[in-house]
Amino acid sequence: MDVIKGRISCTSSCTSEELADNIMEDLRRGPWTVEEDFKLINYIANHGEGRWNSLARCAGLKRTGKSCRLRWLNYLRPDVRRGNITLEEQLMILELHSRWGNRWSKIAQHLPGRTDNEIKNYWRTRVQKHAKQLKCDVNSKQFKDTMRYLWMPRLVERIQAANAATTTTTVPGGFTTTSTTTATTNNNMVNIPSMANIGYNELNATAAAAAAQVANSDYTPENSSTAASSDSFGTHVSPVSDLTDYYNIIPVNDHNNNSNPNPDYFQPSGQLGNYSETSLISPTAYFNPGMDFQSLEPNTQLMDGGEAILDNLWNVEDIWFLQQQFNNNM
DNA sequence: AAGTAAGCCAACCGCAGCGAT
DNA sequence: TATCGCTGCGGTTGGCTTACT
Repeated sequence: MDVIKGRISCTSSCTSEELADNIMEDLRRGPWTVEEDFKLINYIANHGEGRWNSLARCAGLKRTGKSCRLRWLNYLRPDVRRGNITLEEQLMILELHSRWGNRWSKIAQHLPGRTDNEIKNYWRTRVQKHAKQLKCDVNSKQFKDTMRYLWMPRLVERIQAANAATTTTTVPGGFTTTSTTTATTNNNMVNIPSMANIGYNELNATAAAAAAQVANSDYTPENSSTAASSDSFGTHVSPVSDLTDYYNIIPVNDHNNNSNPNPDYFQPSGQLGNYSETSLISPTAYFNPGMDFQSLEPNTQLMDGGEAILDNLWNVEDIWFLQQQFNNNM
């Protein structure tokens, strides 16, 4: 599908160089074609990235430098990680967002292979959906407490359960040290500390430690340090629960879990999303032969059900109860 | 089967910061 | 110091897919 719009109407933010480009030639917009991807990949393979405006010209792409940069960073870069957000990544996102807010690029730095755009989209579509369900602002203290005292412990439980189900070695040696330092935090809060300062691979240990705390301690929201949280969630946090059995009341959009509604060309099946024209092979696969993104997933088990699990972290009772609490607090 | 709503995500837009001149 | 060009970031949108009625 070739989408060539007319000359871009330049706004005040247009630089003079962009303006000149736009006047001199028609710039392409919209979805990238396979040919464009190849041009960009080949050029970067030979010359490296950077200087995007001149790169776009030299590569023979009728795109803005910005567009090329975005395409490369968000899609074509060989280390871009495709597929659903894992439980560990969800936990990481929740934690880091609670710390930094909408600093997507900063958050993405701690999620190898994930782009800021992907994380941003995840947040807007998944997390904000739940805020909407609760009729509260995603930045409100209530919602943040909900994340910290309800979602995150449940995510941790799921991670621990999944790890236990697969292999004990998925929890690295850091478990013992990390668990002793993090699982016994003051106030028995479920505290996922310093994720920003630990490596991605260490997250399992931290998560497991927190999970161990949830499972073994007398953690309840009542004895947490936040009064609001104890008011809100006092009777509804089940320290040890079978989430699969218990939190499956809410209908879940299955299409979001097991199949990509917008299948892209990285799938081994070779299904095309935007690229119905020519090739069944990922440009990145050409660029990086032998790369199999699915096989790169560290924990496929978590991937497949990850979003469903996140959704299942809520049930009708939770939402109703929280809504009541929020209303009372207003 | 058809129409509508909702979810999802790639791509675009506008702005700010930074370095070079 | 001011200006320009480039880059990167966060917000937003458009279009496709799927679910629902």
